[in-house]
Amino acid sequence: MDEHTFTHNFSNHKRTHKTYLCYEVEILHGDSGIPPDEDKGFLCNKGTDQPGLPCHVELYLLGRIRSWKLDRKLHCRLTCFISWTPCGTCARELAEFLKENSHVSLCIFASRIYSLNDYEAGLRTLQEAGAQIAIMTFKEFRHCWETFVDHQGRPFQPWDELDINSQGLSKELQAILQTRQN
DNA sequence: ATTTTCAAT
Repeated sequence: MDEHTFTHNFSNHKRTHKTYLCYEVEILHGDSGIPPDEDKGFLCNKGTDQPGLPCHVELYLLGRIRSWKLDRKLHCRLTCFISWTPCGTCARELAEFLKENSHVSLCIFASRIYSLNDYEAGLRTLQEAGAQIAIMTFKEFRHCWETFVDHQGRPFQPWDELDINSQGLSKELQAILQTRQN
């Protein structure tokens, strides 16, 4: 991923019309069976500006995971860094996947909270399915920069308000996740 | 082209 794509899409004070997702796969014990170049990578949604039906990035991620044909006997830990939290529909899709694939655990760090429609219930459903959901902090932004960005040796430069935005969004997410479902 | 959260206007 180039520097501008990362900075533009992951800055936590912007509202972009694209969603990027960086992922890392870790197989605990044994040979993964994952092609070596697919243990980490990034994806982007397909919007209405591209041919074909639009598709949220989470569905591409599920497609990619399924293509790996993971060994159900081995535990797989998947960590995602995503510029927007999943929408309600995608959150339920991910939750369903986790229920059907108990050998996969999912940890999501999001830059911003996508807050349209039934996003709150969706995030709670995803959490109840076992996913860890948190807001990206400086540590995660720097990790993504170092891991996924073609940074040409340049260190991660935080933008203004990174920390304060992250803290505010974390409180907001905590409030959502701690609300009891009815 | 602008703005309006995985675009919509």
